[in-house]
Amino acid sequence: MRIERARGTRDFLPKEMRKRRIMEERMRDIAERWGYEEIRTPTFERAELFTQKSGQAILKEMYEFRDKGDRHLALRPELTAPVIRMYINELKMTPKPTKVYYFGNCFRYEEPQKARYREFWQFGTEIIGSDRPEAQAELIALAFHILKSLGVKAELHVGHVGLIRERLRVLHADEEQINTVMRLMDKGEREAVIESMDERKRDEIGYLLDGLSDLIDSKDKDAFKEARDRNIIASDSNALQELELLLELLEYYGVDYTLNLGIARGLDYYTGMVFEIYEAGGKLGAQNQICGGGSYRLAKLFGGDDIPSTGFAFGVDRLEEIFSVDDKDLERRGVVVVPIRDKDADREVMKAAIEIASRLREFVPTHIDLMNRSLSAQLKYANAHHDSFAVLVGKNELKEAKVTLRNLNTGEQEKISVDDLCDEIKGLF
RNA sequence: GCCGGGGUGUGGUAGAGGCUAUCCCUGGGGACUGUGGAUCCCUAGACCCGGGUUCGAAUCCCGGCCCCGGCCCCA
Repeated sequence: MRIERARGTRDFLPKEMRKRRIMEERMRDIAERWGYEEIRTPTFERAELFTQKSGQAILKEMYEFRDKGDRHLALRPELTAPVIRMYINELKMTPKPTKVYYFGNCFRYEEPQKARYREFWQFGTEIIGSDRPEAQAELIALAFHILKSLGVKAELHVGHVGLIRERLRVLHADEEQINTVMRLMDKGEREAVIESMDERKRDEIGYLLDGLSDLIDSKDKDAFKEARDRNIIASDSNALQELELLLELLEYYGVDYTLNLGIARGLDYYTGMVFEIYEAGGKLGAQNQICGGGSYRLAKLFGGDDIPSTGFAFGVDRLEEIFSVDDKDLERRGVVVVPIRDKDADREVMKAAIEIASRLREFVPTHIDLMNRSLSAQLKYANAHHDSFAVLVGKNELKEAKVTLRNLNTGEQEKISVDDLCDEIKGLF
């Protein structure tokens, strides 16, 4: 009976793995050069970690289960909460800001679609210890830089949940009401937002929402001043000052943005700047969001100090859909050592072949026959494999203490010593 | 959770109630016992699963599984 792959999961064949490896290395490389350090957290955590962050609703889209000790566990649906948990447990005493990055698989029980899987990979970074505009700007610039290195056409939307939260607080809305409003605003449901508020405040919130939507539509920084004049934004708004500084810093970094104050990211824990990046080339259909992030204060929720943080996560699988590399970069050319067996000299030939392969393996992908094949069959294999060179080792070569090096692309071949062989191959790989 | 389109060897396909299921590619071996890519031969390998209708099902019906895409949500 044939066993099917579990729904929403994938097998990665060698060629695809090479592509993913190239992407991964570029992302890692840039994060390292921006001064971030890699960390790794467990694949599963206590389920509360995620319900505390995102609410009970997330249970239905998590792989959660009880272990034999009746612990309530879950495969991680994302990595921000685990990273903050780790920080509180292990990294509290590191100098601030603590800058980390991660690359890991996450699991969500959702309907698979284009570039959406039940097991998927996220690459993300967190700045723990700062949610200041300087941190926000660096983080966004880093995300952009990575996307650029992958050749992704990206569109950045920047918002700030603080603007709206501040205003709602002035209306004496409680946190839960604020969260409800944020979610509805994210969906663009103006009427529902108004209905969710006290009747007494409906006129006020309607005025506020209309003002905010003007602000969103204008996408112009000058609109802030007007909004302030109309009392859409408080005159002493921290959020506004933060946002204005962020936008200025983004210009210094050379990052283009679109103001989008409608972003609430659907998550209650974001407290300040929020951003989303979309793929602009139309290669992803409905699932075109490739990155999301913002400023948040989660640490306190998990029993730590109330430390501000800023982070983002890429959907690596979505990036892979967009990212393209030359096919030739994905081919892994190597050398094949061909023992030419002979009844009289079988063992000597194999010994020599293995020794030569061992030396070549110091610096180049090297094959050696594992199927007791004839000379021509071994060469056929080398060809099918797109290997570049064959090193023929037979009793004729052994007599002269040499090997035959055959260039599989040109068909030229020569007899040379093993030392010369190594030197020549080394120069080519 | 809801909606639409699909599932035939490794991959790509033909097939529309009736012979041993077509073709291309692929794997293994050989023609070729010291020289590959061509050609030829041999060989391996499939109707997603379960039930139903029928003398007879890859084909029609039902359910499930999986894939592709859309809504919602998100990465």
